[in-house]
Amino acid sequence: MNWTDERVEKLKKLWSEGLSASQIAAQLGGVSRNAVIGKVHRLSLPGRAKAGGTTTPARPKRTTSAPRAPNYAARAVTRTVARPSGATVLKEEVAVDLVAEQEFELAANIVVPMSRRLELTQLTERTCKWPIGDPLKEEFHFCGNDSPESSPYCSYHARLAYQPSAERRRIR
DNA sequence: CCCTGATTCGC
DNA sequence: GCGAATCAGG
Repeated sequence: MNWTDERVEKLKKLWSEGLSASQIAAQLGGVSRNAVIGKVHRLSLPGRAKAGGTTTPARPKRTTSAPRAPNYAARAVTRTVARPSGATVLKEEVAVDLVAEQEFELAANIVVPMSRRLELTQLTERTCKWPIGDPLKEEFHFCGNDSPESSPYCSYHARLAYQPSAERRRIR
């Protein structure tokens, strides 16, 4: 892809609007963020204030954040006694399951994660792609929280998306 | 590790 | 002129 007048104009526009090089590259298509940055330099466009890593272009402050659930799991540590025998192995496994259940229920009942309010162009392989709001409206965005193992959703929205079975009833 | 922009340098 | 590789910072 080469730099047609159109593409250069779009680059100038988006850059002046404060979009990051990678965002611009994504929107132009066919070029890397390096290409965008290189072009910006060649055009002698004004760089981003403050050298090195700057950025964080206009953060809308942070909206109300949900209170964090206490981390009970951290306290429910090992309390195993002497265990040169094989029976204790079984006990440990049970304990782990209980902890897992606690975490699960805490998450299921309380946690409503705040979204990072990402735009489409900001999504990557490991950001939650759960849409929020009306796509036709301006405030539409994506969750954007970390999604484990390249899942399309964060752990919270993955549960909403792939409702297993028993949980279904409780939510309804 | 994710991201950002800046710079270099072979093409 | 172009942009991948590299550097440097958050």
